[in-house]
Amino acid sequence: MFSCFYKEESMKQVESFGMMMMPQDDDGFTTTSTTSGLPSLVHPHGSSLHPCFEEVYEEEDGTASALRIHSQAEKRRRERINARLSTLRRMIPDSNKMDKASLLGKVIEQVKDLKRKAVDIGKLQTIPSETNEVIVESKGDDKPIMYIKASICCDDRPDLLADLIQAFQGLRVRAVKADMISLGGRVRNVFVLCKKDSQGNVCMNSLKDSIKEVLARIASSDVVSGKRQRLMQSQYTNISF
Amino acid sequence: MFSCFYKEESMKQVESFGMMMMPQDDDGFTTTSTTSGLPSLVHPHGSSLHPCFEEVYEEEDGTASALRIHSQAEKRRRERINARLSTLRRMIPDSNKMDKASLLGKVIEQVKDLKRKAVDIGKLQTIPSETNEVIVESKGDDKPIMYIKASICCDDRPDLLADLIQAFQGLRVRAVKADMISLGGRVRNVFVLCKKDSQGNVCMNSLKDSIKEVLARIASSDVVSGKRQRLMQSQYTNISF
DNA sequence: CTCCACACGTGAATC
DNA sequence: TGATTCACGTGTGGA
Repeated sequence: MFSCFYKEESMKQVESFGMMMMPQDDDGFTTTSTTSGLPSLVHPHGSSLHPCFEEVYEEEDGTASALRIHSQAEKRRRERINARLSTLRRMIPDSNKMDKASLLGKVIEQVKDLKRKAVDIGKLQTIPSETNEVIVESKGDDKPIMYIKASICCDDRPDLLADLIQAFQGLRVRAVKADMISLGGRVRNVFVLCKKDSQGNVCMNSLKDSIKEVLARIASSDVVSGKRQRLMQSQYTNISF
Repeated sequence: MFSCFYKEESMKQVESFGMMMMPQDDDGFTTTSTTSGLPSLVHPHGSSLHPCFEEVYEEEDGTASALRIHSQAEKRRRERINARLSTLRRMIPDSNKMDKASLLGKVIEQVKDLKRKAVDIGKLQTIPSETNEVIVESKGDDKPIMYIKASICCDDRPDLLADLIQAFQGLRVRAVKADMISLGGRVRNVFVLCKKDSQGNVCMNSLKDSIKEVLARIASSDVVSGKRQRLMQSQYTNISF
């Protein structure tokens, strides 16, 4: 049945060395091998040793030594995997009483869910980034009604929206849709603009360029700069818009 | 060394049954046991059978049968776990050549990352939910300047912001900060309001109740309802605010 | 008793 | 070659 026994106690320090080599996400709890820390197969009767142990204990031949090292290494590998499994189990709610396969199934679900949420949000370009960005693109260039998608990402400030509104008025465009999110002092505003008066026959590209230029100036404008006009403030920043 | 051999071919249908019982995220690729589909230990010399097979093949005693069933079950368990592992490997970039422990490490990293992003966003209550919500809470009740945090989550519509602005004006509060995000036709707006004129000595709680009432009406107001006033439209919805 | 999930030691393969 | 990874069959303890 068993081809080899070896003295388990002689490798304790090797075991702990193996634990110390594990990456940072380890934890002492490595699925606690069955009942005691030692395999019950090897030590079925307390501390008494199997008859064939004496020979191995005194001096083991090459084959026995190789097998011993091999089974040690395999034990370390199992512990490495089970430690990760335990870490995952701690991250998944209500997974304490699950078997390994079910746990991994939950992990798959979780990752899929979170990934889907992340792309849903990322698709809308809604998270403010750390760098200032101005993106202007138009849709339906050949249609009678033309829309321009203008996105600005910059530091948040109280009168940013007032500046934007003033800019749009000056450019004679109106926002038919506005998505905004501020996060950690940064803000990203995405507007869908269309021309205010249909009679004007301004070139689309030059209008886009104008928008881009004005938005870029707003994005990089400094709060301490006293140059900005505050004409709109009395009317709009009463309500901070 | 080995305690039992059994005829591998006799369990093929049980194998495929085990595969069919797996959940929906399975795939034919179950880590492709080493080289061939059969363990090379059992079939070391092509199709020749181990000498002890004949007895088992004719009729197996209870112990041999139990062992056979047990090892089959264990094989199914391994396949179940490995199938999930393969699914995870497909979800993690550049994990084709990783061993199981490293793969699980990457999964842990991935889940941590995605979770952190999710709470970063969720902390700001920025994702619109599917149910209408109006939350009104005040901070610093004992300070001279009082702020009210008002949150509204409802279906998006073009003149929602105009309605909100009108409501704030009617309540004589102004928004000192506004976070907004629209996602899939739903919108969540979070405002920090403060009282417009410092001379008014309105009771804070009644003001909060008023805000809550007005916001709730706006959140539940129907677009087809002709009751809403459009007084602000000419002034503000020129720019769609 | 059976069933199930786990840890174990081992043979083989890969590097 | 030694080190490491994997699948396998088995022993065992808990429902």
